[in-house]
Amino acid sequence: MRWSKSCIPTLKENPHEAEIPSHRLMLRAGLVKKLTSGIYTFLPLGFRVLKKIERIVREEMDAIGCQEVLMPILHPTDIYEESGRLKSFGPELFKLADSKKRTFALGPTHEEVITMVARDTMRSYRDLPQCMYQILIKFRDEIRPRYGVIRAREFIMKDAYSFHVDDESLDLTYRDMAKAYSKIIERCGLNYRMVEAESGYIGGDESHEFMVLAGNGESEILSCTCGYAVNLERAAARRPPEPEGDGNGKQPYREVETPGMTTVEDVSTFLKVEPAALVKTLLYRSGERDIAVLVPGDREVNDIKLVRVIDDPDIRFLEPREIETLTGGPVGFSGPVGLPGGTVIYADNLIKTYTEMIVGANKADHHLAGVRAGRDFSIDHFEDFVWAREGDLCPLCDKSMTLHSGVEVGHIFKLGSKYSASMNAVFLDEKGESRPYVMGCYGFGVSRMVAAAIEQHHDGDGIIWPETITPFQLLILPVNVNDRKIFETASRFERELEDHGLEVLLDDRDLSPGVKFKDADLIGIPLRLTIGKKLKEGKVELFHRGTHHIEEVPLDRAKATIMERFAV
RNA sequence: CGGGGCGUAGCGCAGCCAGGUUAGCGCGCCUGCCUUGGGAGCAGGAGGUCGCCGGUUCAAAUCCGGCCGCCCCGACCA
Repeated sequence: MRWSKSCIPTLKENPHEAEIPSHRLMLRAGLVKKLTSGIYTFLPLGFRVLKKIERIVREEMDAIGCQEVLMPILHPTDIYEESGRLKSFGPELFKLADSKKRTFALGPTHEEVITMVARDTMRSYRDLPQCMYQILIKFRDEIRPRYGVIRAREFIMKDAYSFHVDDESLDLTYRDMAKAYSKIIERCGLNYRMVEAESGYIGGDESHEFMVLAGNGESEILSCTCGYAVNLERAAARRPPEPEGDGNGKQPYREVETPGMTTVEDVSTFLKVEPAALVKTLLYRSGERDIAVLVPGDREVNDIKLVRVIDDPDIRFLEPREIETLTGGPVGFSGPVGLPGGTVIYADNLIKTYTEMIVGANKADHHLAGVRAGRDFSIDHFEDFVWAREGDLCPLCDKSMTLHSGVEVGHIFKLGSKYSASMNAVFLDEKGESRPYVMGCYGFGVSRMVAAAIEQHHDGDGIIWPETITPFQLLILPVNVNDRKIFETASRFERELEDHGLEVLLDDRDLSPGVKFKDADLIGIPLRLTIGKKLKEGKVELFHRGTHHIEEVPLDRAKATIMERFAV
């Protein structure tokens, strides 16, 4: 392929709209072009990468016996009513109407569609298990499109669905799928973690995400050297037991004046103690119940955990007025001591390590020090409520975990019977009894993967493609196309290497060398054959984009050297 | 949806506060010459509904009102 004939619109300057490296580089290297917010065209170079990733995905799906299908993009909204997801998707569902005013959605994912297929075609346990996948454009009216194709409103996803007679069968496919995902990402040359995850609106019992590690990922994960990793959203906050307070329990708690000090920071500074010595009392209302949640002063409540523990998606903070009514004191001075009966007191597991704590006095400008749970008030339930952080302990091996940022490229779910039950998708088992399928679903962000790869593999000059997904394997750069000898040599390499099946891009543009070198670095083809002044000495150069290493190679050895590199 | 910012040539921006001929600059683009190992030089040139609609005014990129779009920060996710 010749550069002069290709549409590779490189940009010298950084586009205003791009924040993170992958987005910037995708625009600058001419991989994509934005149509409107969150909607992109993949230009030739970007599309080549996309196709390579798709191919790897297909190969790994096929390898585990998953069958490729193609489902509709346009979905009647009725099917979301049937599954009960019309509400949970909410505004993220792109909706439209046909000329008869029937409403449709642009498919955000295909659980409903595939379940409808299954329930009509897989009637017997003998038909199961089945696993199907597709690679298709998905639509989600993202609240906030961001980071180019990483969070787009229209994106390419591989989604797979499996149907089983029981959990054991699902487990097998789930495990196969996890392995396939690992292979896909490894084959794409990326460093990643498989992490325990929240299942979000897809729902289900168990799920794992595949995170490509990158400085600017939009997800945070905690990982341990033992191999365990978990999404920060879900990570349990665990610390080594370091009891707070040193009293012997004989001293009653005492009231201390804390004039105007409503924050943990104020109080800890004023009393000259660590924030962790304080315990925050957060007051919520769930249905008819008042709930107090006690957490260490240096921690924040994780709402996802809160909703799960209390089992109420509508749980809310008490209003300041309600706090005064309940506790008798103003906001900022709440504590667990002396709360009215009927208030359920929950505490984070970390509170178990406290022998003494400083808490609000439920009275303006006062706190209580030396308070002991059990003696001065009682805790009804201990649960995991707070955000974990770096240094918290691994639940498997107790070592401290480290924080990474990552791009979520895959997410696999054990759905159980969530969809099959609500959509009456059943099969007959050996005993002739009707049972809903046990299902799994498995998403992989193909277009996002392009960005994830760049996010992980770039430097100040541009992209550095992993060899398996690079748009071209070799860039031939004749320094001066007007020098007949140089250009003929370049053309000969192009012809001969292409004949050997190599994907070659020849920069035949009549531009100053500097421009071509800069563009070459930018688009990031891992190997560059430079043909220039050394040709007089019978030499050409192989430039390795990743290492900046330059190899001088005699002309007659060059082809063999290049071919060796791509030998299987 | 809440908060902040921005819309002027393909890209990056100035001009707007203090209204006044033909709306500028850099990059890119086209033609010619020249140059050819890290974003060269000279000369000439093309390219604009100044986001849209309305208002004020003798006169609007500039002032006022409305709308639209885009970006960033927060609540959601492959």
